[in-house]
Amino acid sequence: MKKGHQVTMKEIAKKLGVSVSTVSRALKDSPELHPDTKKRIVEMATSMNYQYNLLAQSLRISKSKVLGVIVPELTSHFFSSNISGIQDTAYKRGYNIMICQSNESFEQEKANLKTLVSSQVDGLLISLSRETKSYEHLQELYNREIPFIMFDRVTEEIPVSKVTVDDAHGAYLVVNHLLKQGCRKIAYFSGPTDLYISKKRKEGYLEALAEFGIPEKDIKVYVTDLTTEMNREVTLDMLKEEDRPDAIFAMIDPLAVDVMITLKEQGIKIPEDIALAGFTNNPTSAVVEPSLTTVSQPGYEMGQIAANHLLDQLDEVVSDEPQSFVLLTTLVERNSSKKIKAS
Amino acid sequence: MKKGHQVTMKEIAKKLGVSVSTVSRALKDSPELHPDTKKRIVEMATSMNYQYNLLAQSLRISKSKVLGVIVPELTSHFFSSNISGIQDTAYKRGYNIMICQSNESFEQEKANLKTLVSSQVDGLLISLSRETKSYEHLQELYNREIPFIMFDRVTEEIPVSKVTVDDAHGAYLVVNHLLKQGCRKIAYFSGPTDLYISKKRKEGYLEALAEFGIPEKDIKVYVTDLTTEMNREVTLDMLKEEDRPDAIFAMIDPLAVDVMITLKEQGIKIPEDIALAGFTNNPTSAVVEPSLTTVSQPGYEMGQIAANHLLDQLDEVVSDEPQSFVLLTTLVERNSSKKIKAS
DNA sequence: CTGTTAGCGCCTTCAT
DNA sequence: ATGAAGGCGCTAACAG
Repeated sequence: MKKGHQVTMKEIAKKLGVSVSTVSRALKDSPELHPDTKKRIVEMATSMNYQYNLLAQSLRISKSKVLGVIVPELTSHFFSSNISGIQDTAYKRGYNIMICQSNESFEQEKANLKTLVSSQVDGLLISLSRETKSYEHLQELYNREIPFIMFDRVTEEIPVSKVTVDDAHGAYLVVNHLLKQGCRKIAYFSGPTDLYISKKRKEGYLEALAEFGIPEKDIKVYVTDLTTEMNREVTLDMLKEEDRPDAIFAMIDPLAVDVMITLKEQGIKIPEDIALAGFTNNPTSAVVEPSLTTVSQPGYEMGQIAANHLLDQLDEVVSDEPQSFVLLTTLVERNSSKKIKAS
Repeated sequence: MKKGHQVTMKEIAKKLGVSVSTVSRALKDSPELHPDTKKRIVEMATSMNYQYNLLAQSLRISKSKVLGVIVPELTSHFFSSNISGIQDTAYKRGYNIMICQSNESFEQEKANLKTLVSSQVDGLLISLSRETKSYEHLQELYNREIPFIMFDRVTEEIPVSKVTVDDAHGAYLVVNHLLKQGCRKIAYFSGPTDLYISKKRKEGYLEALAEFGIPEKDIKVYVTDLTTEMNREVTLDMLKEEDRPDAIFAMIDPLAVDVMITLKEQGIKIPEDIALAGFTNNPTSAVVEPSLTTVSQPGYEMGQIAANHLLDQLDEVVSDEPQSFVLLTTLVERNSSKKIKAS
């Protein structure tokens, strides 16, 4: 299919017997030209259905007014909220966004980066894949002075601005809540240990336990690769132990839901036998039975803040000095952790 | 923040004392040039960290290798699955995607269209906003011969290719299932009546009822604007009626979930008192209590098919003749509709 | 095999 | 107040 011909300034100029520069000036409402010519040109442009060619302008001014976004996956509610915030913000500030998903693959993340850079995006917003453990590609981006910032899945190895939630504090909040409910043997179900959020949430978990003087032997960490199969397996393994936990803090909601399904299937009562809590506050968490206690992360706001900050850097209304934005999380108490009835 | 300087072919050419065209040829592995020069150029390019400028190429060849995507919202699981399918497909075929969300606003949809066209996308994939009831903007796109296709939220007014699910049949399947469960007064909870899917799903609903010879008086349609407030209100209204339905078919899962919550809160047992079914098969549907019977739509595949078809049109491996792809939906039987126990 | 030329659509001096 | 010229980075036709 061939695209229909797009009207250019040249054609308008020819039709009107003026020069291209005059058309250009008229269309960007330059003051230094006769109101009549301006009017004629604008009218002609409208009648010819003239559409500005952003590509040509981009090449001319070496600015594309496009932001590149790389996320591990598009279908996760959290990331799509981020993107939504980024898109709305970019749109308001006159930018478009180009999106890629790494599908949690390191190789694809690198490839995505390459095509976005080739496409001359003015800046990038990146959330790392699970597989990403080396950072040369980001270092190169940094060396080439292409503005970018990271959000949610970040690394501390590269000195750029970052937007994250206070993972450690969120985890602290929820574990503290479980402790207050009377739980004393709280297991932490972690994702891959080299993940930033796995570590950070563990810190909060440990901090809360320490505050309550929980002995070392009651600190239990289970690790899963976050696939449904392994989540299930790990839960069953945990159930086999003689000294069973009385509560589980799952690193992310989907994991918590898998755990919940497995526990229910095994006849374990939640929260009576084992209390359960997650992290993220996915829409699903509110409607499972029992409803899931979790930590709410402001995904949309994260996207807004990340995009606004990057655009501020591009507009130089803010220094290039890397900043760290740590957003507040809030505890969402629901039924999966209610050990204490109306006391 | 100013972007670091990007190396151009010109610079490579100067360093090596060759012409820009030679560099261009070497970099695209043209056969008609000396292997040695080619090697020298490629090596120099690598060492200088040369990165192709897609923007310049786009301007030159009048093809951007970018697809524009407009969806009503990014955070819905169904649309993000679509986008995921589109993105993966586009990526495989060497295209990038630029995404906009209309936020269900007609005005924003038109604005999105404009900026994407300005950005010289090679084609567009569009899913209409709820507010979109006139189609001049699409007609104009069509007149200007800019290739585009529509998916999910489509209109029949414009003769372009469309990718949808068999809404009517999916609705038929689920209502037929409810009838087989013994329900005889099945209400249809519809979204705004001018929505394409509202109509199509109603067709299937009516067809199933007709097949079972359900009398006119037991055909009940309730309309909501799909906000949680109104979903709740409509449910309560329905409960007030003396001749209460024994089953509800909700047009989309989120509506079904709102209905479920309201029913449970009013002490209505599901499915014993009222059976319930939705449409979409959101991840949430599997984990609500009772689990929700629904119709599964292949969102990711829709995206793939839509993108592949559009790209086929662009590549002219397929005619411009509008085609209609209607994907199969499948009934997902779960507990919210199980009137008949193990019979 | 390689260089020259022209131009994609637009903007910005520099003239006039 | 308007036009001409040059160039953003790259490619393609035409010479040699």
